[in-house]
Amino acid sequence: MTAGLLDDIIWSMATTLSSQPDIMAILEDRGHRSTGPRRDVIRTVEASTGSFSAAHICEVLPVVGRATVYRTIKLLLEAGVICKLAMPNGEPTYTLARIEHHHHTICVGCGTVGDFRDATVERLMRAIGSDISGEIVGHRMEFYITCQYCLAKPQP
Amino acid sequence: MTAGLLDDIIWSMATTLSSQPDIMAILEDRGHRSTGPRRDVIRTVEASTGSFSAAHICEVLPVVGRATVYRTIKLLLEAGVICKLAMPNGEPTYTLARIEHHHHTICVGCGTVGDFRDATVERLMRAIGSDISGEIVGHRMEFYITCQYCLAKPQP
DNA sequence: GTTATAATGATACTCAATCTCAATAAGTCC
DNA sequence: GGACTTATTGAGATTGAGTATCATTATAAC
Repeated sequence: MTAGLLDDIIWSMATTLSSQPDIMAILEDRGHRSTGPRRDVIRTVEASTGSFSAAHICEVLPVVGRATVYRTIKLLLEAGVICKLAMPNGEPTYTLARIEHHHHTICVGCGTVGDFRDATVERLMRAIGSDISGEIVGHRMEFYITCQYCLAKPQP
Repeated sequence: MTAGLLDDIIWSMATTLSSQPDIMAILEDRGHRSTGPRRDVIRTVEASTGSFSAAHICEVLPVVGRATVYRTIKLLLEAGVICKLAMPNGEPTYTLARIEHHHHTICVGCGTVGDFRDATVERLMRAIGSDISGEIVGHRMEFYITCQYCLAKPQP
């Protein structure tokens, strides 16, 4: 329990920039090589609308080995390029981190993930912090929604 | 993705009462039988300070089969007696749901889980809800902290 | 081109969680 | 209390995600 927990917490805080950064360049800046399989995985991640899972990438890229897919995802997490989401069913799911620190809306109908950032939230987080005994090192907040598209769909 | 996601979301909302309810009675009200192994698991859950995992219960109760432990945990989740936590490392962890709807503080040092409930949080959640396109069906918020006890400990 | 080494991927492996199914125990009816 | 119905149990098999190993290959620097 104790070991590694604090390290793992990076997933709750993205550190990347907005717009369309060259993800491979970010990894190269961190000392990693630009290889074919790695570029394939990154391209697939960029092409994914909303969220994606390791299994999904393996499915789309059967040529790339599972181990490489998992290794690349780990690199992207460490670089803050992607965020790990806490899905209700516990399935490890990721999304591109387009803004520095943010929270997520997860549609329970179609699984689409949205980002949002709200100054009120951050103020509140600080306010609550003073009520909690101990030192806050991170937080996580997610909204489970039914998106407009799913609301419009005829009910089965 | 679509199927079952909404059902699973129950883990983010506890439905039980405060004080010390008879957990076995809750399960019996839901049509389940009061069996020895089930009572053993419940007693262990009640005795756990903070959080617990399925593996921990199996360890404490080697007499009870793994399958039964997992089945009982599922029943307790469905009954809203326990909450599933989103731990940074993804390890499925549970805690007793002592208050109806609440949020958690998770110590990254010792893993102790605390509950808190704050009217400001709930107001804010509603306020943010009006900014989000789509219908909110649930939310989840967790604070990762270093608790007072861990702060006081000498650094290794 | 040569070289040092990071990266790959097939395979084996680990571990949590689920499924199967014969044996057992709970609760009910008499 | 005894018989009966059915939920529950648990040993073991199975699945599936994720990791470790290691010989081979590709990358980047020189």
